[in-house]
Amino acid sequence: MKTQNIQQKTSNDVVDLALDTFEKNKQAFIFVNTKRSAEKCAEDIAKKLHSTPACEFIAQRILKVLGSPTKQCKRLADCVKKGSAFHHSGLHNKQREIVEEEFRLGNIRFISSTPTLAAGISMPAFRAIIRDVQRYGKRGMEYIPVLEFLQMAGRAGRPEFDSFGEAIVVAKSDDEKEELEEKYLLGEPEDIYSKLAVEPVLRTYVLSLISAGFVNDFEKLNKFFSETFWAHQFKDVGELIRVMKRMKDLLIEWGFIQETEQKLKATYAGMRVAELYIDPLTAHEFVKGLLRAEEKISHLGILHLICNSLEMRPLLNVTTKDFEELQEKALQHDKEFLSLEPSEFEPEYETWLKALKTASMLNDWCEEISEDELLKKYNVRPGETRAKLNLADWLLYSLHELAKIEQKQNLLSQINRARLRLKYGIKEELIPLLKFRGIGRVKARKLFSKGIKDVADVKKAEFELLKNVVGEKLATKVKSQLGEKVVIQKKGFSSFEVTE
DNA sequence: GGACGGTGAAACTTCAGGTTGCCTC
DNA sequence: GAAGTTTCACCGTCC
Repeated sequence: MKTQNIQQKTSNDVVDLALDTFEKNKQAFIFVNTKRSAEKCAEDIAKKLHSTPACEFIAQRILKVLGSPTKQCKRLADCVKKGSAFHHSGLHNKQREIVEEEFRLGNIRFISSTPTLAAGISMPAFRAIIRDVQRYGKRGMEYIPVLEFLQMAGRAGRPEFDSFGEAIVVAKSDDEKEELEEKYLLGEPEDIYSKLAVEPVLRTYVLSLISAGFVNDFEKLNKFFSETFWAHQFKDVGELIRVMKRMKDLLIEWGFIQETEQKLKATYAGMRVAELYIDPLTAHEFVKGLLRAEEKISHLGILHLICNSLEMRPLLNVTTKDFEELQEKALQHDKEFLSLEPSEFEPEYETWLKALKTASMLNDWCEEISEDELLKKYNVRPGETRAKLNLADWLLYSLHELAKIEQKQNLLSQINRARLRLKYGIKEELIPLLKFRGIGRVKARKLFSKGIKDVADVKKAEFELLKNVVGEKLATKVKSQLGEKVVIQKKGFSSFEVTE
């Protein structure tokens, strides 16, 4: 092993390593264990670098990604100006793309990231600097698996330019240095365990196997699973059969499969659940919620029901500060919840509250709260909001489909409206305006504030007025969607005629 | 004497990531 | 368990 000396210029080892990399005219990834740390680290490095015109331009692009830049956007832009960036799941997709692209082009020299990047595509980093090898887990701080360490280390070195790369782990003491060497440099990677063993996955598989007609009795089901990697690792066939039986019985109890004369068959609901690809338990909870629902259900109630599912996890964390506020909210909206509140002393209570917090966040989004405020209030970053919204959309669709099966016609439109509001992040009052192609949350709000509140108002509105609010092109498009043809004349006068 | 600002230590607070589905006018 | 952030006491300076 070769030894290199890195000049100590600051009190921060990582910054020193970055500066050394910079002097070598190379690029580096820095892996840390939290989003906060990633941002802080990028900032620390940026402080020691100078901005360049190219990077200033990239920073501008980053600021323009969201309608109104959030604190996080500004922070990222400030770092990027100097050629340093951070990268984690909370980043807006577009910003993530920009960061990756500019790193590949060599404009951005450093990316501090959570393990998001570890599994990513090949990028030209000469060094992979691994600052944190521990992460907060169930039992406090835990060492990350060797496999994951190797993933990160493997990011270093680009075959096109470098004949080698450097992976550097930062040890905080001599003792730790030995420990890390032992564990990661000389240690064996862990065995890969089959993920099939997790019950939600198992439930989903069992149902889809039966639904698709691959297996039609318990014996075949067991045979199928005994040939999987899971069974191979598990070895205990007796236990396997017991688990399978439990799954089967649950699915029957929930009404997703039927067993007649030893033959297994999916019910209509079961087939739909399998198609939707949601956890049968989630589907079961949805059905229970739907049956509990009265004539009218509240927006928050719907959101809470979907947030209380396994698919939505990880949910937002309930902090000590939130606790009382959430309890109060639970009390206020007591009648609205479709998944019943567990007793405070049960372990599910915390999850239930987390779901309430997540639902509140989504609800605020539908109340047109800005992303910056969501960050302040819930500590949820734009990228995470998007991820949750996607999930919520899928789950609401599933809920809608289940409501159809359960013949809850009266709830269908409420669920649909919730879905629409969530998708666009709008209050109820804007829904009519979204019927128009090209009109989203921003333009709809603009129209609304000018007194144009629904299709009829748009019909009545003068073209000039529409033009002033949403621009000529869009105004033309909107009018034409109403069957009105707009003839724009060169001199700036426009008229429109109706073609029914 | 009081307003203001800088500094550092102590007290809190919070903690990674990402795949699934449909078509609907 | 530890990094990062907030809070707060303390001190010096200026008016």
